[in-house]
Amino acid sequence: MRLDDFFPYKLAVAAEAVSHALSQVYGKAYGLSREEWRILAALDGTGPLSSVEIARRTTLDKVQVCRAAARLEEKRLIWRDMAEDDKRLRLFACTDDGKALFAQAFPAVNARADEILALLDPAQRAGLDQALSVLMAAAGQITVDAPCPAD
Amino acid sequence: MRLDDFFPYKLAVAAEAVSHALSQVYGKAYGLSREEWRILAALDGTGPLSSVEIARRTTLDKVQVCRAAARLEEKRLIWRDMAEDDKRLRLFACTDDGKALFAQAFPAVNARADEILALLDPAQRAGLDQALSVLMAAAGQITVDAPCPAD
DNA sequence: TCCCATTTGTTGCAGTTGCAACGAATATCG
DNA sequence: CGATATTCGTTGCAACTGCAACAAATGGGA
Repeated sequence: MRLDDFFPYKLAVAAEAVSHALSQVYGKAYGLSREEWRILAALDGTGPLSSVEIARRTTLDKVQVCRAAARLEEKRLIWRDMAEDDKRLRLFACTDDGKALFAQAFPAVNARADEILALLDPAQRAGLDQALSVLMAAAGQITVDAPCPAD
Repeated sequence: MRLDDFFPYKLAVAAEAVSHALSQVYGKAYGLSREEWRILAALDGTGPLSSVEIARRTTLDKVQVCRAAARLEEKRLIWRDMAEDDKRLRLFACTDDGKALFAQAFPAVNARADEILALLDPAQRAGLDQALSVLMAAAGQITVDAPCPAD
């Protein structure tokens, strides 16, 4: 089959390309993995968040959050602490170093993103954004109910 | 920052969701990995292809092609053989089993994809497809020239 | 011809990932 | 109160990944 015309393939390739382009910025220039980058972004401008809340906002697995957060803590970019009222929970927040790094990295990443978006004319951009919103909103539904014909 | 409104994040999440939904079909129901699925798709309806050609058509790394193809060969879904004229090259093609499996799996995967696309109205669908074509076409450019501000 | 650079496919290795299992803390219900 | 179930974070383990090194085959120039 013509893989190039298959919608899911196009979506995957486009996403990989964009993701790779951005990771070259926050990765090579700032030493962050994709998970670390997402956690810093999620923590930006908020108070301390619990692990579950971060997982929800970043669509990362709890294991991914745990491991990426451990690395971020080693680098002194975030701190973690037990919640007073529920000692199962751990609260996360950026350190000053973390805030500073993100404040520096975000404009660079954003600029790269804008550069890519500039490939599309405004109408395409708006349409893409709208369509992605629909797909993202349905992501939960999409991933859960998977009818497997041969199961 | 509001990660939900960040275009690259939306693209990544949407792509992951769709990819995951489809992999549940070809994965859980047919035991194929993403790479194996792509290779079978690339080989569908063509004559034998070389490793480089498959890598190009599937945007997979040569290592990924090599390993996924080794697994496919173990399962007797494809065969590999040296090219007569250039003994560095290996040619790949589906076995009858491979063709049969793909002929069965593809409609199921396609149906799942259509189900997801049905979430969008026709105009959105067309817009999305067009925008993805642009991004995919630029994928090479996008991934290569990555200006790293702090390099 | 011979030597060396290039291409292709494969493998080793170290780092990462997903999944399941686990302990600790909390919730629920009798 | 007490027993059981659930939630949360972490860890072990096996599988996978990317990168670099490698051998084999080819091409190209002296």
